Parts: sequence; C-alpha cells; structure tokens
Amino acid sequence: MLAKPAGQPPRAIAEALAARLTADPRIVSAEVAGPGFLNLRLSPESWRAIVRAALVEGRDYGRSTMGRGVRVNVEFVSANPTGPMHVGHTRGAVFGDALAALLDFAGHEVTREYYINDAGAQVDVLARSAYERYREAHGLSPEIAEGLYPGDYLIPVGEALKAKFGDALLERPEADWLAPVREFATAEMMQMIREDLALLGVKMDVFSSEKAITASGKIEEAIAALRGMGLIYEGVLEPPKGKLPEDWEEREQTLFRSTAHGDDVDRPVRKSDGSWTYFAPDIAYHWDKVSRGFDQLIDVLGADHGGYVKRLKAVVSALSGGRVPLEVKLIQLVKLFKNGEPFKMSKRAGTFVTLRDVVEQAGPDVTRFVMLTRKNDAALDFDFDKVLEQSKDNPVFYVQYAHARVCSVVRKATEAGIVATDATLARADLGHLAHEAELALAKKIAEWPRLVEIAARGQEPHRVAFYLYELASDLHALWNRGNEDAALRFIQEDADVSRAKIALARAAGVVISAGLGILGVTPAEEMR
RNA sequence: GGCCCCGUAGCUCAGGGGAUAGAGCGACCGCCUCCUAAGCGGUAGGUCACAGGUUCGAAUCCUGUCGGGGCCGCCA
Repeated sequence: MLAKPAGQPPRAIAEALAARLTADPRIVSAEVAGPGFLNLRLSPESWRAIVRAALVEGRDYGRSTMGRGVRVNVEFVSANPTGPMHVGHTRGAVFGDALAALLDFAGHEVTREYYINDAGAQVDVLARSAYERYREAHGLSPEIAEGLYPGDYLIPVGEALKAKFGDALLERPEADWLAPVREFATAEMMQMIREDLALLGVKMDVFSSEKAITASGKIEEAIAALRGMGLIYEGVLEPPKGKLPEDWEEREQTLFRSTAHGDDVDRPVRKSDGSWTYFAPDIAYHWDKVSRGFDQLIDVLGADHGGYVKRLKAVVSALSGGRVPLEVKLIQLVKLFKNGEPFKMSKRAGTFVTLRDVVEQAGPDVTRFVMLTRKNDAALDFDFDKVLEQSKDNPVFYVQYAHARVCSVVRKATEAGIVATDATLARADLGHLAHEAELALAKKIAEWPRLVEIAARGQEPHRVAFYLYELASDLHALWNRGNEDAALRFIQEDADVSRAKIALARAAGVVISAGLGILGVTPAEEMR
C-alpha cells in the first residue's frame, strides 16, 4: 500500500517500520515476512488489558463513536395492513431491527420506522373482504370473490364490525360502507401486525401513514419541488424493449426525470387518467423523511422490489440535493423446508406460513438468530425440523451454550466462596493469564470493537452472528482444554488465580451478551 | 430485450485486492472418576462456474459467456 507513494520496495518499508515498532514496549516482536508483510507480536499484557477493558466497560465494550451525530432512519417491515405477517416479512423485520441495533451500537442516532400502506387499492380490497365477513357474522353466506382476501383472520374482524355497527351497514351500497369498514379493518390489521412484531421483540419508533401523508398535501408539495428542479414533465414513455406486450399503447402522462439521477428510464407519477401512481406517495414519503432532517436513509425491502431501487434513489438524491444517501437493503427469499422437502407457500391455497407460526414453533431467539446467519442478499433456507431440533445444527444454541457456561463458572465460583462480580474480576491480577489458549480467547475478544465498525459500515448484521459463533468456539475450545490440563480450568485452588481465569471467561460472556443484544437474542444463563 | 442478486469442499455457507482460501453438516480416528460431552481435538475433502483484462499481486475489481433465482407497461 505504501510502496508506490514511497517509491520503495515493500520489504524495505516493512523493515524500516519493524525497526521502529520494536521500540514500543507493547510490541514483543515485529518480523518481516513474505513479500512485505509485517508480523507484529503484542505482549501478553496488551491482551490482558483487553480483558480488563471488557469487564470495566461491560456491555458497552466495543461501542463505537463512528456514527456520532449521524441521524439514520431505518424503514423496515412496512407490510401492507391487509393480513398477518408471513415468513418473508419476518426476515425483513429481524434484519431491520438488528441493523438498527447495530448502527445504534456504532454510535448512530437511529429511528426505526414502519410505513403503513393504508391508502392504496389494496386496503379497499381488504375492506370488501372484511365486509363479506361482516355479512357472514350476520348469518349471511359470504361471497369471497376472485381477488378478495380469503383468510380466516378476517372472520373476527367481521364479528367486530358487527359488534360496532350492528346491522347498520347491511344491504347498503358500497359507497356507504367502504370508508368506515376500511378504517376499521386497517386499524385491526395494524393491531395484529404490532402484536406479530411484539412476538419477535421488534419495536418501532415511528409508524408513518401513507394516508396521512397523502391527505397532508405532501405529494403535491414534493412534486412541486421536483417540478421546480425541472424534473417533472408531460410525456410518453418508450415501450419496453424486447417483445412488446399485447395491449401496449402510447399514453401521455406526468413523468419524473429519474434518469437525471441515475435511473434507466423516467418514471410515471400520474396515470393517464390523472390519478397518482403508487410511486407518487413514495416520493412524498421520502420527501417527508428527508425534510425531517435525517442524514441517512435505509429502506429494507423484499427482493421483489429490486426494480424499484433506482427510482427511489433518484428521488432522494433529487429531493435532498444529493445530501442524503439512501441505501436500499433487499431481503432475499426465505425458502421453507419441512422434513428436508421444500414447503410450498401459497396465499391462495391458504397454506402460507405466518410469522406467528414460525415464532410460536421455533421461538423468537432461534428465529432471529437463524435469519441473521445469512447475508441479506442471499436466499435463506429455513428448515423447520433443523430449527425445531434444538441441536448443534442451530448455531444459536452453540452461542447460548457458551454464555451459559460462563454463567455456570461464575455460579460455581460464588458457591466456592470466590467473589466473582465483574468489578472484583476487573481488579484481579491478570498476570495469571499466560497460556496461549487463554491469550487466543483474549485476542478474539479484542476483535469485537473492530468487527462492530466493519459490520456497521457494511450494514451487515450477519457478521455479528458469525463472529459470535467464532467467539463461542474459542471459549468451548478453552473449556475443553481444561479437561486435559487442569491448569486451564477457570476455577482453581487459588482464589487469585481463579479470579484471573474467570475474568477472561466473563469478558467473553460480556461480548456474547452484547452481541446477542444487537441480534435481539436472549443470552441464556443456563441450558435446559 | 433490459435491470438486480447468486455461483467457493459431497451438502449449507463465511471471506470480498495480499501470505499455505475458512467454518458447520456429512465421513473417518480419538477425548467424560474432571467447572454442563447440547462440548472438544485430529484426518480426509477445493482448477473459488468459465474466458479475457487491470495490478507487483485477483476468490475478491472490470468486461464478456454459461448456469440458478428475482424483477421489469398507468399492480400496490
């Protein structure tokens, strides 16, 4: 890296650096290797200092100031208020929540936000579906026409409508009942969604309503702003390349010049009949987010929204004058398996697996951890049997087990009359930690602060999950070394020595606890 | 036709300009009179899809090809 600007061969630079660095007391040796690598060996005391720092700082150890003063809005889930959340939403919810927690740990000021699509045609469909259930509640047979939502979850909504409105809405034209039923049903759906989220332990800071944004005139405001920049015009779109759709015809409509901000084609904001497209409220919503003063926006969307990313970025770029970056995190599909067989999910057949199904069977900890063991842009296999098995196929148990072992050590020590609070341990003479296996664990603990920053910078919470697995592995390894070599057990005859060893275990426990906290997983104190 | 994601060990996946490419599962060999063996140690297993290019150096960056998935007109 330095070779070019310095105009010297890499090895020469490395040797020069090595000479200087060996003078530092914290560095035991600095050796040049290979074509110009510099291997530094830190003193055991450096690693012991890490253990002490972890104990003193506790769950704040590794917290970064990297995002200081940066206000980030993380929008996630944003499921339509038309039914219960399913597996796909679950992954988005877990990812968004963990990403928000990660950014928070890295020092950002984070807002978790849910955008309620409560204004489009889909909520009218919901209202019509609920109305049929309302009729059903009155003993009439429901007519669930093609395109309506057939799910049983609307039956109680029909009952509730009956309780609220009695028979006042029966035998009336749609114009009379559509609005009140829509209001009522979307409120019910949002209630259900909030409960689903609560099952997963996800708590939003802000719920934004499409309806409210639309009603407040923000669409017109945002479009006017874009128009002021010369980015809105009346025009005709090019037909799509390739084979032309059967009924393609040219239509003049209002377009957004998204190509000026990196998109491939301009996008319609008004239909030819003058009403807004779906895109228009989204423009307004992002305008709203920008005007609330966020420094960075993150949208967590399903992978099927991939074709939508460029226009969203274009809008935010235009409306913020390039000030606010928008990152869109696409969440790939969750493939369900049962008995090793793919498990087909169909909304129409009513065989779709809900968030509730998953969480009630697997529990929130397993659900969250498993869904975070893959990068967001790779598809995820979710095998019910493996997940329910609660075996070592489940990395979450492996990590929790490590934490439980640490807790177990502390319990045993306390029973043996050794004071083992973190405050006491932090004052222990860590000079008793000298074995390479012990220092190896300390080194892994030392990686935590840097890992947090890397993961936050890349917006990749899965890195935390993989790191915790490695940390747990190092702890289990050291634990088992105690089977062969009694000197490596955490609890020793000598109380001072014990405290040093337990301090190391606790330091690992503290990091596991903090890491699991980011992932939203409970650090188990014992395994049952 | 265009756009997005993926292609790394038998399987599931990490790594995303630097050293001998890592882990889990599966296979094989070992480890409990001892802090929880739900654990640990070891062995075997790889032309990092392919072809070019950039670079002192490419699994990693660029271009193209092939394979898998997803998306693409006033549907939200």
